[in-house]
Amino acid sequence: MDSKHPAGRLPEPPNPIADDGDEAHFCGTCAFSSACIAAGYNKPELAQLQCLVEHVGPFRAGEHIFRTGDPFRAIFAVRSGTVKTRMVDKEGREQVLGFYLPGEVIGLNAIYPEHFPCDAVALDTSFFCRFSFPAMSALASRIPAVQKHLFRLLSKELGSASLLAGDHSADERMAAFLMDLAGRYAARGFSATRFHLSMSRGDIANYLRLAAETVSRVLSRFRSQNLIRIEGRELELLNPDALRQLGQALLPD
Amino acid sequence: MDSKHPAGRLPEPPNPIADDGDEAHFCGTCAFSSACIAAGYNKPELAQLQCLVEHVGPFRAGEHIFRTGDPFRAIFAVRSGTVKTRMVDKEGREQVLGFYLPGEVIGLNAIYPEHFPCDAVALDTSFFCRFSFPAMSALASRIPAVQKHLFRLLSKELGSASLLAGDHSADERMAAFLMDLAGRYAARGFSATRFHLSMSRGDIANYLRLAAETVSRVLSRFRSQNLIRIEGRELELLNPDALRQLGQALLPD
DNA sequence: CCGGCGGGTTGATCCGGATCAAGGCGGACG
DNA sequence: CGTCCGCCTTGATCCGGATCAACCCGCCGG
Repeated sequence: MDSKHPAGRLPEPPNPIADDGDEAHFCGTCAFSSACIAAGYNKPELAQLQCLVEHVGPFRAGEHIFRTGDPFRAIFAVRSGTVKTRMVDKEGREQVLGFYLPGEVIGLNAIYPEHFPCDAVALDTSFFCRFSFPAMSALASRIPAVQKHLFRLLSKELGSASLLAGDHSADERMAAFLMDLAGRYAARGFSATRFHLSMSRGDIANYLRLAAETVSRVLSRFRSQNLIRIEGRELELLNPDALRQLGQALLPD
Repeated sequence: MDSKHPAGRLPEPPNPIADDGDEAHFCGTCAFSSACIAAGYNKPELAQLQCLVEHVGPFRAGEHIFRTGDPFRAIFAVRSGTVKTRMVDKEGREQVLGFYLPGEVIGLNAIYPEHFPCDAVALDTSFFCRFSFPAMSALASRIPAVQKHLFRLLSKELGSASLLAGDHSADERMAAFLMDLAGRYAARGFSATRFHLSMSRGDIANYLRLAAETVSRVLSRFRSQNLIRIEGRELELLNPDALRQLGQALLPD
């Protein structure tokens, strides 16, 4: 009963183009905002960006944005909500590849194989900007700022992939994970010390290559050391410096 | 005493443009060959590709192609030899990020930070094609095939980064590692069943998040099971199917 | 010639985290 | 209402691979 569909209504309205003057609000947290701004809000190029963007959603928790094997046609920027990407091997074992917050982009790893190599599953009710990739490429050829932006997005993701590379203790990985999330929330203007974990302990464990029990134990220990306050999935970082210290081997710089 | 510098001479000749008709031979195994061909050998665009390529080398085993923190100006395609990329944390611990064979490209993860986030170290005497990245970007804007190629390279590397993601046994990781190398050699026209491991057991161990002793033991076991023949760093795969089977959880498809 | 050294192999021991097990909590639904 | 089920927590036990240790080999430099 709200004019701005708050979530939890309208099972998948087509709603291709954004409907409102909320545009600037949405785009402020978007990974493409700088490209859009570089393209110039008042230039005709913006109209072209508008053409290739499609606002999609809502997806409810558990719904797929795309599935392994789907033909690659577009990349998606998270407008709101949270997503995990994962691969499922033929024995049915899941491997979580990453979590994506508002403003971040999923689907880039599908460019080369031309089919999505993983599933993307909403963890929250989520909305997305869908960017047709052929159109995006064509635009990138004409607007260097857009091309540069795409290169940077790809390269950035390469960097973050090597975050989980090393072999490190459960404590180090957990601390690095929390500080990474904190930094990414902060980069989008959210609180860096209080946030909601949209993913289950099991998903965190899988992502960090730990058992769910270990994640639970480490969080309990962090709590007992007054590093964090945690109730269910509500998290507060009480001593970010100590956590950064703990996770430093895994963290940038 | 050979007209085509065989390696091991001329400490770093400037030699900016390829000097010979061997061009096609070199480029046949290069990651950019398809882009070069797409650009058209006879068109004026090729001249532009020539302008932005610089052949560099030789680098001897242990020498750096680039170092962490160096400003990012170019990406490098391996012409011959092998490279490892690695990060060294402030406690001096090394983390090997990957190995690069002839035809593969290093430096893509530096686009976003604009400085190299890792070292690249030659494992063999190696030669490279150095592509000025600003020039490459400019060319990509004008030639869609080049742009597409860069996108695909970036995306491909994203995919391979998630190879080492999962938590798997030492045997699985080792088998997957060997089959991955085999596939990459095969893709460049080398033998898929007999090749030289340019990296030490320690480097393999570090890359796979194992101890060097474990790598040694697993290889010994594989040998005793007649899966491989190995003498020092010379490797022959005697039963690729069994190895693929072993590593399937980690391998594409 | 020797000694040092990096790399590799193999054996013995240890430990961090996986696994097994039991129980708590809260939400969905008959 | 009670039951079920997914998620989380905590305790007990186990095991794969790390670590420690000893040794070999080839290479380099003196």
